[in-house]
Amino acid sequence: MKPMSQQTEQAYLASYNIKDYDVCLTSVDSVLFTVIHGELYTLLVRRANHPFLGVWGLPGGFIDVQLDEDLSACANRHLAEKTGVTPPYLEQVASVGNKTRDPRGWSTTVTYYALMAHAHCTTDIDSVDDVQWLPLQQTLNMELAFDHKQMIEQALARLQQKALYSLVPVYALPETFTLSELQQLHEVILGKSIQSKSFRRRIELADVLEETGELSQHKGKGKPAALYRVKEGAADYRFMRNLEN
Amino acid sequence: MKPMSQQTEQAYLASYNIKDYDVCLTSVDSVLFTVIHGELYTLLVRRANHPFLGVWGLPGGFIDVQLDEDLSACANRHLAEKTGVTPPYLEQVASVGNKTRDPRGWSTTVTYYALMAHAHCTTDIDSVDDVQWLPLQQTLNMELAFDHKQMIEQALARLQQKALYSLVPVYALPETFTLSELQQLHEVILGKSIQSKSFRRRIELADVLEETGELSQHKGKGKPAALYRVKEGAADYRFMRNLEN
DNA sequence: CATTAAAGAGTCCTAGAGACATTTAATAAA
DNA sequence: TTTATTAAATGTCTCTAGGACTCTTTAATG
Repeated sequence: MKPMSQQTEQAYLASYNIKDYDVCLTSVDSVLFTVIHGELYTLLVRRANHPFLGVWGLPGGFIDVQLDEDLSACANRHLAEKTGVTPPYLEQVASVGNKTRDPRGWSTTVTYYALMAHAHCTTDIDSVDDVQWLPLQQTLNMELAFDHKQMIEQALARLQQKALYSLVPVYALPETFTLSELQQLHEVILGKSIQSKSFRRRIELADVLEETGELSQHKGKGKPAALYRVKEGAADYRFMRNLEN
Repeated sequence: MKPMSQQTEQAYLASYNIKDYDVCLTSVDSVLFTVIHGELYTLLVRRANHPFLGVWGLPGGFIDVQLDEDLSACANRHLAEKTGVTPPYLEQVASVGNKTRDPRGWSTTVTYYALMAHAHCTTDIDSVDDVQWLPLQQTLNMELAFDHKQMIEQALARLQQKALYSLVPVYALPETFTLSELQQLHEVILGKSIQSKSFRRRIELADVLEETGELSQHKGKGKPAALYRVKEGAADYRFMRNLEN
């Protein structure tokens, strides 16, 4: 074989075979968040294969070089397999790759986090026993496959940042929701309370929500709340100031 | 071969061979920024191999499963090969992976950006002709290998965000520098001018720089500027408010 | 009809950025 | 020696938007 630099590109590509090289494993894993009864939940999957057979871990897996067009498509494919739907918000968090995270060898995983309304997929999940919504705090105290716990923590940290300067968390709510529900969600994500006046002020300024005109189905005392839905561009809106840390 | 779920994990791992699977290419590429005469430069490398033989691209390459401990080590290895030093700041930007970006097949690359003082490596680079510092604006108008131009744009966008709410850009300066130099650098990154009073106020509040006691070697008119160096933790400091966009 | 609870608006305070003027310390020209 | 010039560094006022707290509105409940 001639040195590469003297081959034509065509000849090089024709003779190129990835299996001549020591390559590493590459996978995509997602942390899917939702809110159920005012608490954050993540979707976990019980592993059906070695390694970590039977252990709970994140939905995800290897890239299928036939099926997957790109990384986000790979994330969505694995999520749709487990939930039956494609979540309305998906964002790449980071990639982790090293020698030791997978016993099979050098492995890289690209982590995404996704948000969706719980109602959208509840029926698909209740019928199987290897996919489960678990409260975030509980997942952080379980033993999880690989380094998936760190990945959840990383995704949560990212979501917390977003909750300070954006309305991205809104994608964890159903299509229509009240401002109080949205504020509660931010509070749960941040683990602290927020001044509701401040919260409403900045939402009004941002102009990324619109009133549906409907009122919430109030099942208690108190004034019924107005229902809102997100406008286009809510995911991209960024406040100039963070909420206080 | 028995179904995996009935094997022991040991047996599974013993029989596992990555070459039985269709895997994808995985590489790490870095956008190394520095500032020369008040302008942003990036380090480019002329490719010695197919594909894109002879075309300029980012320093980086495949993960070496023997040499590299993890992704950042891989980034640093490739950067050190080209510059002779390990840059003082390295941050992961994002990963891009799809079917089409590499003619050899499904390929994923993890992008980092790095900052360093130009002075630290200038001698190593001037002696070779396949590694070069180029003005950022020029690199954005060149044809580059793969999707490296988009990766530079992504890295720049990240650096611009950092310039709005952190002092990370300081790592592109030499060990000691003046506040005016730092402000100029932020202005070049953001492509707009900054109120120097605002800039200095927030730096004082942040408390991440310390005066060296020295004065800059003023070679013109004007009051000589005090020299500063970064304290520990400068990379992590985050202002509550962004500079105006 | 009074009570209660939640939604949501009003108001003042404050931190910190923007704008712009002023002072300081050096060099160069008169 | 004095005076202009230039860049660094500071003073100070304004303005924006979040924090804290109060007050009002609205509907369910007894």
